[in-house]
Amino acid sequence: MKIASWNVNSIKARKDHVLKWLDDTQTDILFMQELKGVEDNFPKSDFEDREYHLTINGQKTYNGVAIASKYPITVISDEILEGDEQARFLDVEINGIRMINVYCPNGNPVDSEKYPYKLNWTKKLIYHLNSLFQKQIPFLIGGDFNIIPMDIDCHDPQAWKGDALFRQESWDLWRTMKNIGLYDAYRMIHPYEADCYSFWDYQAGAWPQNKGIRIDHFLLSPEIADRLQDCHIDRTPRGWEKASDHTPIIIEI
DNA sequence: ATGCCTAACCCCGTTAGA
Repeated sequence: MKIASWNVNSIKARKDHVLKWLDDTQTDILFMQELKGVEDNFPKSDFEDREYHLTINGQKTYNGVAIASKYPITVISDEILEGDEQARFLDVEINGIRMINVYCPNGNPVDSEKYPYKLNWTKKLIYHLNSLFQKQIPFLIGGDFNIIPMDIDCHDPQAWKGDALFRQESWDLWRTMKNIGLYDAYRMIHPYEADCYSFWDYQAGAWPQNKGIRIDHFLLSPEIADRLQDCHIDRTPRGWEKASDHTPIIIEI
């Protein structure tokens, strides 16, 4: 089973890319982030024509997450912060596995209210993951975490120092999340590889110079980690005309 | 130097992204 996560940066603008990529790769389940639109504007019929089930948590203009799945989806929840106005979370069950799709807050600028929102949001997420772990529920979580875990996940650690994605509190959150007992799928397969990124800025020739960061991740509970066969980042769609600034990460279990 | 790009919304310049 191939499961992928892709911050599409507007499903309206990226519809053709997403459908072509699904056709090319025969991905079974796709987590999408940054739909930038409400459910009514999601191109449902294009996915349904390809026999995908859909669960959409949309919002006007900003955020928005969705799951397309070849298998039926049972929705458990669509919010992690009670009363959150931002559509960033989906907790579902597919094929007997709990699957969580997240678009974690960016948090910049760090002297604005956006930064405490990021920390609080991600802490709530950690409580939830910890609760699933304690109940021994096999699960995986994928998405745009907006955290650069280590220096090797960043083209220029010095340039990113202090950014909301690359500072002590964010590293603490990442470490706490992993210390629940979860496994970074990418690092299970590629433990030491550097220069492997999932995001490249549109500006300043970041993509052609491979000046990227790794911020899109899958974390696996031990039961799912045992079943991991592969994890890779597919850079192909980042090179397409009018690309998203993110590219998909894929796990096979 | 929060900048050199992209997308949404519509006050077609401002906000947000990372």
